[in-house]
Formats: sequence, structure tokens, C-alpha cells
Amino acid sequence: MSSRSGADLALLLLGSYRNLVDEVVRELATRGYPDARPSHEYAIRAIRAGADSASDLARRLAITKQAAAKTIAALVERGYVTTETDPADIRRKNIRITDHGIGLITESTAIFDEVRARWEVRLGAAELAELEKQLAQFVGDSPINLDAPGWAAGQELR
Amino acid sequence: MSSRSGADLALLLLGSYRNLVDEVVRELATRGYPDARPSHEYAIRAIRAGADSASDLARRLAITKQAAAKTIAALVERGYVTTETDPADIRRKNIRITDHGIGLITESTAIFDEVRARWEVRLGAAELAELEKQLAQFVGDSPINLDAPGWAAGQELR
DNA sequence: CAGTATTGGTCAACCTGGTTGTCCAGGTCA
DNA sequence: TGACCTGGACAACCAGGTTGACCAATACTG
Repeated sequence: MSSRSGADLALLLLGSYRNLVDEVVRELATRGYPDARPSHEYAIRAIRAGADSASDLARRLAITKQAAAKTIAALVERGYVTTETDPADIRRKNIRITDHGIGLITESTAIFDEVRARWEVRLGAAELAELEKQLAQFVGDSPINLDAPGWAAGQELR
Repeated sequence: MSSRSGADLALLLLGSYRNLVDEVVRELATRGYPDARPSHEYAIRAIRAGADSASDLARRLAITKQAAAKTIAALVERGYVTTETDPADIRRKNIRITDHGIGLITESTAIFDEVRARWEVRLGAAELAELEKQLAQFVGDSPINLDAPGWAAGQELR
């Protein structure tokens, strides 16, 4: 007999996520990044982690390369990255993060951590750490790689 | 000093949610509901909870009435609900859940609970309950009503 | 009761973040 | 040289929303 239903659990997880992320996006807007979206942050992080081409980014984020190309286009448009064709391989277009892009993830990281710190205060450090450990278990048996958070900003599943 | 970053925490939450929901959708497909999507389930639950018109559903799910109308159209198309104009108010179109719709949420609820039960086995009942209590805190201070899970299947935030 | 305000629904256009499918030019390797 | 990857791009589409404009029916008010 569960005190809560499984469906509620799903809503709790999603609700917590959205609370956290919405807060970050909101705060980011007030700090000079009004057009930054979560998917941008994840993409820039992936690029920084080594995804220096569209195909590369697609693999990291576990999305199609077309989707990756669109994301990159959005990032370029907002000035977070630039692209230039690879001299060694004409097909390739190397992605480089601009200072503005660096600024974005720097701020974003800070805000994420601030919100987490607030949660830590409310829950207690040990409790939050425990919670994260438990969540990691649920994610851990997933076929999806957490290092590759692309599935993050996705559709619901098709 | 955090053992984990705030950004990771976000990913853990989202990852757990998607693991849970993907599992439910997948299993639902094998049990005769191959076209059921999470948003459908949430919508039918809201309807069952009393949202008997499009505007009503919109309020419950905290989406626009146009979006609610689209969702209802999808539900009708799939045979989960039917609509008929209210005899007492010609404008209104009352929604009624079909047997097929009842079947969907019955199965869905069962599957959600099954997955939750598996998590419970892995974590321990007390631990999972604690986790849910903690998540409820994060969601609790939200302006959004958890009884109204519509914000659930949404865009990232605009 | 008339007149105004609210409410339920619909159409149309658009957005985001993805998806297929098709295609080609440029590199890789037998 | 020829057969094959691989990076990228174009086009069309989808889900699940959004705005905005609008109309008809009901409700409220003087």
C-alpha cells in the first residue's frame, strides 16, 4: 500500500525539475541573458565538453544532426557560439563558444548552484545528497548517458 | 562545497521523470494503448476529476483553452472521450470519458504504481516516502497547483 | 426588460524542439 | 579508381503549446 501513487511521483519529479529550471531561466534573464533557454545551456555545455561539430553535438545530445544544426543556428543567432569551416576538413564546421557563451554557462552554473544551495538549506546537506544518490539510481539504469543531457529538452517520447 | 552541481540535480530530476514516464508509455503500448501519450493521461485524469468542458480543462491544466481543445480533439480521435453539447448551455460541450478512456487510466495507474513499487524495492519504502516528501517541498512552494498537473507536459518556459 | 459584460468555443498563424527522408560534396580506404 | 562512410543542408512534418481575433450564448445589472 503506497502512501502516494506512482503518477504523483512522476508529477513530483517533473514539478521539481521545472521549479528549478524555471528559476534559473528567470534569474538568467535578469542577469543579461533574457533569451537563454535550457536547451541552449545544455548544448553549450556539451560543446564545451568537446562537441565541436554539429554531428558531434548530435551524438552527445542523442538527437538527430538536423536538430543539432538547428540548435547551433539558434546559438549563433544569439551570439553564444560561432562556426567556421574546418581548414583540415572542408565539410566540418567547427563550433567555438564566444565570450558571451562562456558568460552564459558561468552565470547559469552559478544560479543552478544557488538554487541547489537553497534547497540544501531547507533539506539539510546530508538529506539532499541522499536524494541525489537515490535519483542517480533511477537514472543510472537508463540506457541514456547522463553525461549527454540532450534527451533532456526533448519531446515526451514517440 | 557541493558534491554535485545544481545543473546535475536538474538533470537527475528530469532523467528520473523521463525514465518513469517512458517506462509507463512503453508498457502501455504493449497493453493495448499504443497511441497514448503522457499528456493524454494527465488530461483524462483532469477530466475525471471534474473538468467536463474545454475551458474547464484549460483552467485545470493551466493551459490555454485552445490547447485544451486540441488535446480534447486528440482524445476524441483516439476514442478516449466523447463530447456532446450541453442541453442546458448550448455553448458548452460536455466531455465524457469512454470505457476505452477508463481503461487507459486504469492501466496507466497500475503501471505507474508498478514502477513505483520497483523503485520502492530498490530504495526501501521509508526512503522513497522520504524522497517524495522532499520533492513535495520543492513543488509545494510553487505557484502552480499540483492537483492540476497540466504544466506537466509543457514547453520549457517562455 | 434592455444593454452590457462575461464565458465557451473556434479559426488561423506562429513557436520550439524535435522527427523522417533525401541528397550531395568531401574524405577514407580497399 | 571505385566503394563507402560522414558532415551538412533542404524540405516537410509532428506534438504541444502560444497569441490574437472573433462569434454566439449566457449572466449580470440598472
